[in-house]
Amino acid sequence: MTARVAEVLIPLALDQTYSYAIPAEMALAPGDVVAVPLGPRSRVGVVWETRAGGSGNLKAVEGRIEAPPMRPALRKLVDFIARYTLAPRGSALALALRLPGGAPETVRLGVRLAGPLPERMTPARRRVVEAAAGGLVHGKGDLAKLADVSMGVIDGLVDAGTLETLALAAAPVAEPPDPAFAAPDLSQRQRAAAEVLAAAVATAAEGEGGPPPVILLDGVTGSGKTEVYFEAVAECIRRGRQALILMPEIALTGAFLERFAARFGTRPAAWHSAVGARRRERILAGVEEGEVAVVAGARSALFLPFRDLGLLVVDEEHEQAYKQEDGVAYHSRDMAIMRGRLEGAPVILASATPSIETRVNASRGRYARLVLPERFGGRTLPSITPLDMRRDPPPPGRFLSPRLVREIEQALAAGEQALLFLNRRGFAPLTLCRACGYRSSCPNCSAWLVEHRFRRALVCHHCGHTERVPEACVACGTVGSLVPCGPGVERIAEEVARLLPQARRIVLSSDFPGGTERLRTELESVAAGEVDIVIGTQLVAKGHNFPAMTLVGVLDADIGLTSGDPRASERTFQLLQQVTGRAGRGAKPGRAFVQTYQPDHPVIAALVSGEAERFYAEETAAREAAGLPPFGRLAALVVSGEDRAAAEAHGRMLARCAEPPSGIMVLGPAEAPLALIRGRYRFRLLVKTEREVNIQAYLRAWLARAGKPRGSVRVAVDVDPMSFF
DNA sequence: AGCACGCCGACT
DNA sequence: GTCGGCGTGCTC
Repeated sequence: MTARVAEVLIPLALDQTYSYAIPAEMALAPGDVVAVPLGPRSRVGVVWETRAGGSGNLKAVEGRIEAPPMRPALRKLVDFIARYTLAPRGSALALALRLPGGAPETVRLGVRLAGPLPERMTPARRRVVEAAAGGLVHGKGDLAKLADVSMGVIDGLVDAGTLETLALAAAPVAEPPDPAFAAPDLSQRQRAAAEVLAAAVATAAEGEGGPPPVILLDGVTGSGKTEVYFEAVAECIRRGRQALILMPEIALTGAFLERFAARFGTRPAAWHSAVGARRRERILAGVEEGEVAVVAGARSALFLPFRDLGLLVVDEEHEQAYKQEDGVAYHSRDMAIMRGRLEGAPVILASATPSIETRVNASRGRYARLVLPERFGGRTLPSITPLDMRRDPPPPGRFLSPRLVREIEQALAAGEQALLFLNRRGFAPLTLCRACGYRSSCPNCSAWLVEHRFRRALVCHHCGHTERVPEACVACGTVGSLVPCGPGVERIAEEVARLLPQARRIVLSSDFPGGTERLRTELESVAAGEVDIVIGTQLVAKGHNFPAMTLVGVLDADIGLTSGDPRASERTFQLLQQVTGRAGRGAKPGRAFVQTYQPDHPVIAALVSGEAERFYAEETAAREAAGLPPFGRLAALVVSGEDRAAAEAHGRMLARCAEPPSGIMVLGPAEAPLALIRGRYRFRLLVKTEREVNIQAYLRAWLARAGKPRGSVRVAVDVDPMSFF
């Protein structure tokens, strides 16, 4: 008798599969979803492999779950993610398995005219009967709306026997998009790029040409990248395959879905955190069965069980939001590339400001690259003028340079909108005692407390600690001696109110009262021209298109250049490029003014001259010279221990003396982390990496030298270790 | 992820 | 003397 054994992976923090006996009457294959006993209870797992039976004292698989088996490509993706991120395989599985929510099937009810008129007729009832005339089936809610009555009236008529209810077929979750719905109006350059992309999709669909390519679509803001990659999506649909468009959550707006609908006649299936369980379930089923042709989704859409995935697009490839840092730490862009490889699908990375690692991959020929250097429709990029704050300072106590104020006045007079960008929330970043020099700092993390005047509070932006603005200095007790130092967006709003009292202004930052929903409606109202001046943090840098916005003022361009983060320059450059790119996206050309104390800094100089390529080349070279390879670095970081203070001091020391081994940057002497492990500290190991780093091999060697470490090894992708100190 | 075991602080 | 904090380890 040859018993069979199933190796089952369970979506818990377990790296191994567990072996279960397969009952004789049960046929199981890899990918099948099963219930297995684990400890005292039953859990759902996925059969990872089956093999000929071994020893007899294994517990048996309890049963098979009625769910579509997990496809090989998705299982391979799970294995890859686990290996790549050093997460337990079970945790990686959980990413793909927790998608089906198991929401109950709710049936949409319809009603139609079926019986005699009710004995008691009322005006409301009459309207319903009239609206339902003709015997057609109406959705219950639809009919109520049509007759302008409440649902109660409908229910009453059902009870009276005038209407009968019946179940309606669920509306399809996404209509099939029509690749020929609206022929795109493309420039010659755009068309050429679109043809290359479509050809890659076609070649991959035919299974020719080896592994499908990864293509960087590098186009300045307003160059029509979306319209160009839509042509690849169209080709994918024509070939009967499915397409996934990954985007940062914030970019998944109605505006994007409408653009898609304008090209394809219908919206794509949208997958993001705000989509309800019921709808998710249906999208999931549609994706599984191949009926949903195109999904536009945030990073978790990466794990959808596509039947035949023919194209992945990673829009805004450089976005930080693609990084998952808690739980399994992964970068969605990189996992999308791997999924494309596993599915035989090309991957398009679209960005106006590609990340360094993607640029390096492109320049090394690993990725193909298509460049769209100009704005579509003859629009030009905004002119960028530096404002040297040392030469042309604002009056004392103010932050807007005289030139910028004049420019704003002119723009407003012409009926245009202005954006003032300052990447600092609150009123003032520092509160100082004039009497004794005390600086308000956080009791938990020693960061400065930021005054939020609107909330009348001092807030720590690191840990969230909040206290009332004190009347007297907490150190010396002097009353009225505390002065706010430096500007935040609230303070700029105050200055704008004083200088331009007639202008309608709004402050947009992540602590906008009312949360994301209200923020969204406010952004709509800005786009509709109901606001003259937007004063905002990085929140306004991306996403929304404001056609009437012609002027952008960057207030402290130097913020972030000295953060100590190895990516500081790259991030600042991208942010400033995006912000200044907000200007002139409508009919009128845009102007951007950049207030800076360091006009000669490479980031500012490149921004002003528009020489992005040179900046990136220099930045990449500088990073290599400093021993910071484009693909990441490794850092040992002590998070907690019996002597927390000593451990943190050690971590700080490690972070400072950099010493790179091959390909990976170790912050600190290579042996120092081992000392930590051998010592009494509990630790966390943070690995900062992009693609291409074989962390696994590195860590294996590292752990082999270390012996079995006390404490847990945890890997986080591209966590900035500096932010922990 | 749960759940049990185990080792040190403030209480009936 | 115990109750209970959560750190550590185990689940085929």
